[in-house]
Amino acid sequence: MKLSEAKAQFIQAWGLLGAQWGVNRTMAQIHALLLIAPDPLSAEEIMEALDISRGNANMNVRELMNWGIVEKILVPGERKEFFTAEKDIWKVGIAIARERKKRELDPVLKVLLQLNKVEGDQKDKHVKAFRETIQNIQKFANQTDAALNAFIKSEENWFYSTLLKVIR
Amino acid sequence: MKLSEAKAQFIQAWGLLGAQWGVNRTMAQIHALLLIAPDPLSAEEIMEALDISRGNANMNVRELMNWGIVEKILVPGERKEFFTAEKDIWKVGIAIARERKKRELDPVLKVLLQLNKVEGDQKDKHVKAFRETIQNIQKFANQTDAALNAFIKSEENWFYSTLLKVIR
DNA sequence: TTTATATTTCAATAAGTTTTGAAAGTTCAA
DNA sequence: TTGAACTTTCAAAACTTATTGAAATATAAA
Repeated sequence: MKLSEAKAQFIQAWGLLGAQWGVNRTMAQIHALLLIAPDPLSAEEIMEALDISRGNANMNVRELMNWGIVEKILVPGERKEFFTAEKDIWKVGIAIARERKKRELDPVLKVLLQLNKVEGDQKDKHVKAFRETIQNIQKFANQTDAALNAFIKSEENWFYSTLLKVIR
Repeated sequence: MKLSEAKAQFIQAWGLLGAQWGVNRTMAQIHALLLIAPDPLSAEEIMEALDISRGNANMNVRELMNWGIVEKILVPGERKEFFTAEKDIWKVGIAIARERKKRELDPVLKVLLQLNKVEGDQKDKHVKAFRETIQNIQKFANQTDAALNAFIKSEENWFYSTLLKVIR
């Protein structure tokens, strides 16, 4: 397989995976492109490689920077801005987990906390079922949250290698 | 807060969360509705509660059954079919993890395996960067895969409680 | 059988999301 | 300052995905 073909396949696969997880396809593709680029790329190069408009490129690169997995590089003597992706996949995973937790999970946990206040005749099976479900989800979420925080805090591989030993 | 209000809020929050993770919003809402229902619900009741069409209800209930987190209940003496959701959130999490892995991660891993075959002059930095990225992702994915398989295989809380001890 | 009730399918349509591209804004060398 | 090079914004258009609802199909009691 030729490099150009392999690159295209990788970008395609990464874009599809992103889309299934609620990430804009183009954003995932730009990320893929930067992941396999040996050097930082300019907006022009990204537009060219993926055949997308300037506005689209700009918007998605910015979002990738918000996620903390792409950064802007200023090359001395160049007017243009260049972009590069974090290459350590472990760090990428941590950044994504951290962002999604903050943006998506935390708000739901906040709502669940509120919902404990539901007025309740404990004899009513509807009230009982509701409370139980909310409390179960909260318990599960808090456990997952603790694991995720540990995962994030580690920032190192020790956690993972220890985990692998434990689960065997 | 009244029960009806709390229910509505929960269904809304669960639907939003689902949507952000690439799950059809209605599917997540039906799941939420069934989670807090003390007894199985009929298609009619689901349509009524969420104000959706028969076709929509049917399609999304079926998908929830495919995911293994909702099941059909036949009540003796009733023509109608009723539906109920798995209430143990731990089991729900396992079912979702298993399905997503199978449907989304595994195909990408297969592609990555292919991409190792890229023709390569190791001195070319483009080839080198590509290979390294692919191999890093594969390594990360395989580790995550192992952890997920352990998680799935456990079907019990021992894994989680052990994990919590390890990371402290 | 026949009839009444329930479920499934799917083409048309609605709703939601992403992308474009041109205009406005910014920056910097001359 | 000015103007060229570059970046950002955003309304309109293209595209994608979800939903409806009526027709087709299935099922069970009479």
